[in-house]
Amino acid sequence: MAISERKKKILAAVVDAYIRTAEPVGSKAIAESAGLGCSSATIRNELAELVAMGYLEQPHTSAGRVPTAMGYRLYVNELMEKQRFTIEEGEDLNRRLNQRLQELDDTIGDVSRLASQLTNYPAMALTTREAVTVLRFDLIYVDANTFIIVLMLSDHSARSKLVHLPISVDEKMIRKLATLFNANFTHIGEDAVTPVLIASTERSADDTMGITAVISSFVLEVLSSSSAPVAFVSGENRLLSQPEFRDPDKAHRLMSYLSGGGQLLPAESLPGSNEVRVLIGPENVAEELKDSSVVIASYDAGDNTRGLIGVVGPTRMDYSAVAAKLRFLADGLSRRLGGGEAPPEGLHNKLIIKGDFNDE
Amino acid sequence: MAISERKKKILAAVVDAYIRTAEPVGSKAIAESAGLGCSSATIRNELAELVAMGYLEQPHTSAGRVPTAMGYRLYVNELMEKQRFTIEEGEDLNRRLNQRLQELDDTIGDVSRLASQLTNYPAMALTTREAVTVLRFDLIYVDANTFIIVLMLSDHSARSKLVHLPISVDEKMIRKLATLFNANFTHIGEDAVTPVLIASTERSADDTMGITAVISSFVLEVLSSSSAPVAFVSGENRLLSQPEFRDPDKAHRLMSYLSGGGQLLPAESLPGSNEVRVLIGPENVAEELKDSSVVIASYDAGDNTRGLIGVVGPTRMDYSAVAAKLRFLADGLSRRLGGGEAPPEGLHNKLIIKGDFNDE
DNA sequence: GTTGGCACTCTTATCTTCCGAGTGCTAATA
DNA sequence: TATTAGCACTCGGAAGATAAGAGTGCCAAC
Repeated sequence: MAISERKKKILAAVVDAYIRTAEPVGSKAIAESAGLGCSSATIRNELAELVAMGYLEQPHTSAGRVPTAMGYRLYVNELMEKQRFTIEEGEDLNRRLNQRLQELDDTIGDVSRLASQLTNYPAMALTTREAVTVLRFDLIYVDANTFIIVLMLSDHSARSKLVHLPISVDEKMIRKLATLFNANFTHIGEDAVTPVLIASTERSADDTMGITAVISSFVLEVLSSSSAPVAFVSGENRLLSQPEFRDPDKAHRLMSYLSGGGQLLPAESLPGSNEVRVLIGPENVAEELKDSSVVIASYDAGDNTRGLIGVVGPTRMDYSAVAAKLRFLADGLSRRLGGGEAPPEGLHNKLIIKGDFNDE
Repeated sequence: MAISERKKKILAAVVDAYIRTAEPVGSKAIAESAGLGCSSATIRNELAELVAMGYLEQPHTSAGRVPTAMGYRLYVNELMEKQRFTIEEGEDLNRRLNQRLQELDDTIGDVSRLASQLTNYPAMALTTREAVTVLRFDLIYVDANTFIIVLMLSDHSARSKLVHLPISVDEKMIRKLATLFNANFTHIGEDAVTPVLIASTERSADDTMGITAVISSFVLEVLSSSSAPVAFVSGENRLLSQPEFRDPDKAHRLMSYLSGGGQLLPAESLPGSNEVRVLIGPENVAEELKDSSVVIASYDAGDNTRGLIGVVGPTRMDYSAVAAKLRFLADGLSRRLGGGEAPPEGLHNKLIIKGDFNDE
């Protein structure tokens, strides 16, 4: 059964009103608000049909109507007016966002906080990086007991660590190790850093002091930490301002799920760039999210890193505003973090360079 | 008026029971539980006096008694049995802690999560570092468009950044800049990095490409980020499992305060090493904490860094267990992060070394 | 197809009633 | 003088009763 234009209008009115008030909405209210010139009795007939079709439901006889997940779905797909900010709002948001983005350390913690503040819902951010490799080793000799490991990574970042040794090493040894590591440990993934490789390197270097072990464990640490996706949740407390979470148990359940790092969405439905995905109530796979909704956007954080920002709230969520804000934020982040620095041409071809160190 | 031994026992019994049950405790329950051989009528007389003295109060006539802040204070100071874990508990805790500490990245986020998990209350961790300075600059030349900045800091750590330039520089320039930065920017604090200094360095280096600006802004970033105290709150949701926070508004208020980075304790009352401080209800200065309690321990994170771990809960908090656990955790952290690496002798005298780079 | 009218339903708020835990007091006891 | 048993009293919370109101469904009329 096709859904008539008027039904759509009425459904939209119900959803809008319910999002605003969190109370079941009655025929009279719709007759007054929505600009369709007909009486509440007519609306009632339509409402009854919408219930029969599964878009609405009543908490009990003689209560107003409330949208079902199916109702929200239709609303999100077709009905809601894609919120374009008015010029002033847009400028204001832009200004605020720019200001924040200035200070933003690009840590996902900041991103998630920002999203939460912007939308007033709990937010989760996470980044998934491609596995990185080390492109180049440098070992900087400081003094007989101290040197610095510097790794240049395939994601165009550098990582370093200061190492203090209980015993002395000479510069020769450091130099030799750098050469060996550049030869053996570059362009390989985490799982290629095997005990066998480490042992053989140690032997080649005549390293009896365990320096090889120190360096390779740093390598492992860097490789594994930058490949692991990191998630950060913030603003859980904002849940409590939503009437549907006045029940502390319900709130507690969801908040625990979120802080426990629960996934917001199944891996197969990651939104592409510039896309905002909405999962409504039972559309979520996680049991804990079955009566909440999730809005997710993704952004390009450069260096093969994609970031995800998601927001969780009751199914009665202001989808339009939230989606618009997330898209805005994601765009801003992509602009700021992504396009910025293109990897210089030809870099990859020149990378196998023996590491060296300072010769003061 | 001095407080008799028996009164103390009774008070302790009231607090213990109230901590367990969260319900006002009556004379009968005490007569049965506490091993003092007297009847409930006697207890009633004593209770009445304890109320008069301000250690207890009744929510209303004909209800049991509830400890006042003053009552808790006496309890914490004198009455509660300092919880020493039984051997099994201790070992278990130790094992769990060690396991966690292995994986612990010493980030305060981890510390706070750990504290929260351990105590089942929201926890906040924060570190206050002494201001760091740069001890040594190295600039690693990678290719004409790329170099790596490596800073060795006074807190015995190293920081690095990969810089891509839109235009080419030659190795000479990089070398010159390293020398200049080592001469001008080492051993100085954040506020000594003035625009004047930067401008004069830029002039000395004949740097028309803004490289000086890039390096010095990285220096500023590092100096300011590592001097700023960082706080991290986690486990806010655990509040909701406490019956006193079943009121969502109350819970919301406190949680917002916590996530907003609200201070847990006045700066003047930082606990010393190995000390656990307890602030009960109105003893807190922050309005939002007036009817909650805070337990705080501090640990030595090495490198002139002190860390603080605090836990927030209702005044009806299991002070004994929480204090013991926090002390345990703080000790473990001090051992692991603090004593570990003593700065090598004489390091500070040798530090002014001109930075150099690789000469492949 | 639309509308006004009306009886009906069901929830929510408010008010009563009732029960019992726990007290305070008094008088008896050790 | 300290302790105890006994008892009347208080008060909050639970359970039930009542009233009000919002909203529906349906019917007959337009």
